Amino acid sequence: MAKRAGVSIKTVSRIVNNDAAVNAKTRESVQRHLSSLNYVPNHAARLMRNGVSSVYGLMTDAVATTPYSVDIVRGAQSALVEANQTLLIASSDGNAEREAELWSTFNAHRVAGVIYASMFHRAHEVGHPNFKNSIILANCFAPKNDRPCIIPDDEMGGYTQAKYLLQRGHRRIGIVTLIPELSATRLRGQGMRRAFAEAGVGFDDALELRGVNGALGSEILVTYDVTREMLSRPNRPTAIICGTDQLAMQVYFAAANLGLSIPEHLSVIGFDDLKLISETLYPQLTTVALPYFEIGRRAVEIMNSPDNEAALSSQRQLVLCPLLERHSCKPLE
Amino acid sequence: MAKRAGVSIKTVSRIVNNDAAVNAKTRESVQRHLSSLNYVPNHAARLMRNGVSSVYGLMTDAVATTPYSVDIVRGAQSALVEANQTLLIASSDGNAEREAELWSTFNAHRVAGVIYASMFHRAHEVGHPNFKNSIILANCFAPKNDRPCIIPDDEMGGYTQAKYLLQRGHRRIGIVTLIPELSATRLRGQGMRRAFAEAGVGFDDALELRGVNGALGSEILVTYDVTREMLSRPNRPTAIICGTDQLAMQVYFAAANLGLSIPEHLSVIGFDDLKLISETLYPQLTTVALPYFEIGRRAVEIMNSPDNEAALSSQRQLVLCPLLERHSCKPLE
DNA sequence: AAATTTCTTGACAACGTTGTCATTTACTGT
DNA sequence: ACAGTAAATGACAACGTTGTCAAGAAATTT
Repeated sequence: MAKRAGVSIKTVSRIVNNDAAVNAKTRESVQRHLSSLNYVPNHAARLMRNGVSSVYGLMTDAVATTPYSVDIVRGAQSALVEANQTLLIASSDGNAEREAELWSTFNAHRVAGVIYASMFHRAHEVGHPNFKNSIILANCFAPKNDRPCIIPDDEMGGYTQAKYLLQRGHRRIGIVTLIPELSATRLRGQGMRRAFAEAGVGFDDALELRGVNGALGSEILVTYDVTREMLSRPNRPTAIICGTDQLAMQVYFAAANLGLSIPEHLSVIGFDDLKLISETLYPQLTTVALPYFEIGRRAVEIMNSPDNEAALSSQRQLVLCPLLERHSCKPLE
Repeated sequence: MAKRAGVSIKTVSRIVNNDAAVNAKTRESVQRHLSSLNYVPNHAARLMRNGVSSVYGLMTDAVATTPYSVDIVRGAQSALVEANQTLLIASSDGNAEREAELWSTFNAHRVAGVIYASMFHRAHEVGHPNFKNSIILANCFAPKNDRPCIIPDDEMGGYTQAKYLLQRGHRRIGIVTLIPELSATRLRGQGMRRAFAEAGVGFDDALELRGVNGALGSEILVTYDVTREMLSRPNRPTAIICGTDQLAMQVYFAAANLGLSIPEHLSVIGFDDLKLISETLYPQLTTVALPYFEIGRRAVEIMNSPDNEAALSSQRQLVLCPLLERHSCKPLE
């Protein structure tokens, strides 16, 4: 031990912690020994002594089958770094039994709090008796509304998509949706209808189609076929709103197959801003982003806020979905 | 404490650990108390007592700017679950100073080992005096070859791409590469040339083009233009090998723009198997996968193997890149 | 019934920290 | 030079575990 430096353990402790008054000469000498021994304080011992952990747990229902939740993690990390804290992560893979185990694991580590990040926006019941208000839901919400949560403002997102096209003169607008079981699908639909109503444009149900079939978790993309059909109709839409950038990608191919070029003959707007897609499509995709990074970041900020004061005051925080304007939309002349 | 069950602390400990002989009646009684109190053993105390941690650290140079490394994490998790271990993760964001901090952090937590996962295949010097052979490199290797590492077999991957097309009769094969600074680019190029040589087909340098420009980290995609030019030549290639699925995506658009359909007029093979792209492209993309999941999994397995015996025996482990056959290639008739 | 053996249980220490309190050492003013 | 105060340091306990060793209780042997 560095106690070979000729001082007591306690003095070393003081120096490590920049504590109070320690003689300058002693401090310097000990510090030299410390770094020559590569001393790093033991977090476990500190946790035992103080009961204060600098580790947060992040539980997902599935780590990145899709790249979605990754940005939640990144956002959380970015806030964590500033506070010199760390993340313990684990995935339940959507398995309830495993999820219960994870709560125990996190408890065993006496984490300072837990972020439960869902792969998609939905209601989800979480909890463990040993965690009280130190749980924050990210991208999902508690059925009984008894936990703080941070979710994307999907209604506004749908509104943003529709309004963007309506403002640019489009009137016949096709919509290719995700499966209806998702909260996102319902909320965005509401938002779009609101935008249509505001603009005084009638909503044509015949132009709203499902781009995805099958049950949740085993969806199959049918966007190509569905869109191709829609674009072959006598009075085809001049623009298409997509439930996610993946659908937009298939719309690109359906359009290409019909000899329609984007954005000259057809405007396309996506959702999610999956960079891999939105920035690689040609032309690059105008889309509404899911603010996952921000969601992750806020989750940590709320946890770190003194006594979760903010957490309790605002049970449900909506984060706006910003529009990213690229090159796939064009005003209708 | 559960010691209210009328027994000593030690007896409780024995029961928690399924230890030796404890009277059946006592055991049952204590267990009841335990679960009614939601008792979970304190990992920090155990670590202190035994010096054995069940936590591994995973450090990345950047958590998922691209979705790449995510699968390394997933692979690691999948192996970790079986051993009831956990992952502490952190990203250096490519910042050396921050990376040094992270080593200290991991050290403070006395993690059992560290996986250093790189975003792309390259040489990287890592280390910290307090970690000896408990570091494993994933997707990168030590310049002095003094650490165990697990990397994709890029040479073989390039070979696989080329051979797949050559076997199907293609002779004029275009190649769209990543930036040459990457190990992957060089190795895959070697593999391709090996396949050409084996097949007795001459290699035409005029058909090898860079699909990406700019410095590492701030690349810009020029695949669309480059491919369009190549496909407009009098004797255009009948197939194109891509450095990554993103490039393949742009090839799709360039082809569509020229009225060439895939795979009838042009075969395309990708690399990486970015599911978001490979499964969403229309038609779906035949590609060679980067085995990130497997890499992450093996890293943990090696760490967990008794005394890292395997780790030391095989300093450098290559993992094969499997071919995923989908619908973007067609034999040349 | 006494002597053994086997089960079952508990007391204690130690892991590395840091808060509390006590002690030693160094300064201050006279 | 001396009391008196301030500065610097240390002794000790406790956090929750579990390995070691010892002791008490029950079962077995003679």
